[in-house]
Amino acid sequence: MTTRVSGLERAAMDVVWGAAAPVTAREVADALADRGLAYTTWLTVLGRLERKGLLSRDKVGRAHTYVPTASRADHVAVLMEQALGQAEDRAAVLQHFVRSVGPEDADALRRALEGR
Amino acid sequence: MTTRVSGLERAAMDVVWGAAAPVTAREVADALADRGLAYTTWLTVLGRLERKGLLSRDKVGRAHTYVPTASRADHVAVLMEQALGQAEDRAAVLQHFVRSVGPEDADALRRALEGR
DNA sequence: TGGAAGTTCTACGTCCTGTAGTAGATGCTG
DNA sequence: CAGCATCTACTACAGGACGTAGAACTTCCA
Repeated sequence: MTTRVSGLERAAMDVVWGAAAPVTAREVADALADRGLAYTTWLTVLGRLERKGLLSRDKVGRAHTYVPTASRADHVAVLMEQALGQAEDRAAVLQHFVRSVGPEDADALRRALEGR
Repeated sequence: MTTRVSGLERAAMDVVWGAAAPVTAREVADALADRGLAYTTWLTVLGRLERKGLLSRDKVGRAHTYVPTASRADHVAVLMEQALGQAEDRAAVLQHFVRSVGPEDADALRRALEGR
């Protein structure tokens, strides 16, 4: 189940992930107003994200508020695992991966590994 | 440039990656004969993979031979980096990632990190 | 009770993917 | 050299995802 997230969808997710509290469609549309898209476009996008299981929503009065079902860090980590899962030789992939990331990422990996 | 690789395309790439020497379309079609697809279907798939830059080919007599432009390990590592690149907080993602992989992967990561 | 704001449903063009046929090029074989 | 077996190039088409949005229906609030 490799849930695909398209460009507009990612933009919307970024707004939702970036917000502290549940977000309304209006807020998403406003946050991305520079794209010049119609409000209903964002409604469609949010609806598709809900169908894909990346968002869940609650009715609050007339409107809905959207909440991500997973944190962005979680989501991206899952994407990474999915990529890794395509390989036969996982160790080789990890070798390449580690070699390609910057020193800050390498440190982050070390710290993460220390915590077992 | 997030080059997408579809299902059939991945199957073909697996054959190419799994072969020691350059592969012909015929060989790919034969290797995946269980799918019951026409030879020309694989030709199309290989052509698309070439356009996407995942394969390069050489004319050998009447036929062509295909070679991957990157190893599978490299390819998958790039996919992982691309996923990681979507995050704001890379360290958080790596934390989640490390926590989610198995002990063998963790060891592989440690070894890879030792090599600087 | 009449908006203003929100929602649902439907729509449509485009691109990607799965799948393959047809026709043209080319090399082997007798 | 003529044919046949192969191989490639070009074209096609249906279905699904995506970008984009309008029309119509619902529901609060003043």
